[in-house]
Parts: sequence; C-alpha cells; structure tokens
Amino acid sequence: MISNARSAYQVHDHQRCIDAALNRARQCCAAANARLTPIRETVLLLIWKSHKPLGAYSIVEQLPALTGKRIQPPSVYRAIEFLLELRLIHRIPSLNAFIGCPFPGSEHSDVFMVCRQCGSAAEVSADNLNQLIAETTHKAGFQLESQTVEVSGLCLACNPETPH
Amino acid sequence: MISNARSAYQVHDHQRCIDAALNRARQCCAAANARLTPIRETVLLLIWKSHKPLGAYSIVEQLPALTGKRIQPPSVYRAIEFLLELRLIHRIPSLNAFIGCPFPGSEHSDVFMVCRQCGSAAEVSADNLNQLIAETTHKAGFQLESQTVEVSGLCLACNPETPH
DNA sequence: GGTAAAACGATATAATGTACCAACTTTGTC
DNA sequence: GACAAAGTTGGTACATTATATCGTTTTACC
Repeated sequence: MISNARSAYQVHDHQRCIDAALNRARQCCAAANARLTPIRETVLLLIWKSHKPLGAYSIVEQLPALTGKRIQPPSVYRAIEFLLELRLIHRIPSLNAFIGCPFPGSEHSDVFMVCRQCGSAAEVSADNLNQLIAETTHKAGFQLESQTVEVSGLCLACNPETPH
Repeated sequence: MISNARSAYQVHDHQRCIDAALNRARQCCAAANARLTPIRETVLLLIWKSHKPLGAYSIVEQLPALTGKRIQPPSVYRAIEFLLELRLIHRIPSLNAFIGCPFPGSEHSDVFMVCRQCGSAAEVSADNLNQLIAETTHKAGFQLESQTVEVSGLCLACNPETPH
C-alpha cells in the first residue's frame, strides 16, 4: 500500500511536494515525448499548490496572477486533458475538481480520500483492494477496465480522535 | 454479496423491475413518513424505465409525455433530492446521472459497474469489499463515513468473451 | 376552518464543460 | 533557411448541469 495521506493532511514543507511533482512531470513528459508547455506547467503548479482538489474555473481565475494574461476556459481544459492523459493529475468526479497525482508512472488505481471538513484529498493505492474490486465485479459478470473509489470522511488532521 | 447485475444487463421482464421498485418506494416512504407525490413517483418511474443512468434534463424532457405538462428543472431536482435522501436512487458522479437503487433500505455502500459500451449500470454490495475499503483508508489515517466505487468496463451482455 | 409546514411553479442565473475555427509555434525534411 | 505537417493556443459562442429566490398551492394537524 502506498499513500500520500500523511503528507497531504499534515503540516509539511509543501514546496517540496510541488518541486517533486514538477520534476516528476518533466520526467514523465520527456519519457512520453510530450511537451510540458508553459500553460500546462502552470496549471499543474496551481493544482499542486494545495492538497485540495481544484476546479477548472478556479484555475481560470488564478492563472492571470501567474502568467500576466487571461486564459480562456478551453485552453485550461486542454491543459487539464493533457495532464489527465499523462496521469499527472486525477479528476474527482463528485467534486468536479482535479488533484495532483503523487505517484504518476507507477501503475495504480485511484482511491481518493476526501475530507469533508477541510476539503483536502489524499490518494492511496493498495494492491489487495484493487484485486478485491476486480474479483467482486468479475463475479457479477463485469469485465473491469478502470475504477475510481471515492471515500468521504474525516482526515488525520480533522479527526479529533486521532492522536497527533 | 448482492447484485442486480444479472437482471440489469440481460434480457428480462423489466416491468417487474419497475413494479417492484415502485412498491419498495411506497414502503420506504410509508416507513419514513415521507410523501411519494405524483412528481416524485413519476421521476422515480422514469429513472427505473431502463437500467441506464438518467440525467436530470432527460427527465425534464420526458416528463411532459407522462404528466401532460412541462415541469421545470428545479422541481425535477427537488424530486431527485428527495429520492436520494430516501436512498431510492443513487447519483453516479462521473455521469451526472441517476439510477434506481435495487435494494433500498438494506444498509450498503455504493459500488456501481457502468458499461462503457451500452451505458447500463448495475450495483453490487459486498461486505468484504466494504470492509477492506474501511481498513485500507483507516490505515491511511482516514475516518470513513461514506464511499462510492465506480467501475467502468464491459458488462455481461457487451463482453464478447462471456458465454451466454 | 385556521395555521404551519411542506411541496410546487416560474423566472433567472450560476457553474461546469465543449464545438468550432482562426492564428501561431514547433518539428521534421528537403 | 524554406516549407509542410502536426501540435498548440486564442477567442467566441454555446451546451449542459445545477441552484437561488420568491410567490403560490397543497397537505397535515389541531
């Protein structure tokens, strides 16, 4: 099992998250022979600025401060589409929002834990869980191709019962 | 494990699905002291007319044929909200669409199998899967409150490798 | 029958996402 | 370098999904 929950939900040097994410992105793009253009990189940066899923129109609003000019929704959605395809970000359907993938490149399925209080989201990837989902749906006659698990509740930091 | 996959994906007497669903709905409403008004019942009927998740605006379009008058989006969304609260239907976030719940009243978490080819969706509820999701997220420090699992792939009927 | 709560009607508008086409940039080839 | 092809961006308009607001009607209950 791998997860970024500890870092996502607790105080940490977030600049390191951002730097690491951008470095991984550059590597992924180089490997895929894809171009991480300024718009794409800035959109990825904005998404990584926090551990809260970010909506497309929030990105549209925040881009001018970083680029000096307004960028229209279609361009933002194109950047998002690019980042999704390279699996550098994920879409969280119930929020219509996007979050950086902490471990791109590694084969994994999406399990997101969204805190209903602070809004942060972390990702976890667990082989045995993926396997059980595959088995369960297979028993129901379904040939699984992709999956998204969304969990809502309280994160480490927001749960009063957590010692920390 | 309980699932409606067999009936959802294969030829069957769908009128029985509809009738059963409406009967369950009446029981649920009576038990909850809630009113299954004509609009609400018609919306539920429309959602149950097929095993494909139905969008709110499809309902808006189809209602006049059943009720004789146009019903505006807010009224439809209010009916949907009511049905969601009573757990008579589910929302499938990735589709912005709604599907009838085949086993309301019984405590369960949502696992949806959406066929990418025919668009039908079935639901499965498996205790061991729910438990593993709870365990996995708990290990990551998360206190789970609700979950939605969406699986995409090929259903029984659309999978050429399925003998049937 | 009077009253409060619940439900509905109707208009307007917010939020999210896409189609389309023109212009510009990069890449590869000669 | 000149050129063509592919990829990327700019910009307008529009489609789709969802909600805010307020006035009216219906229902439940005493």
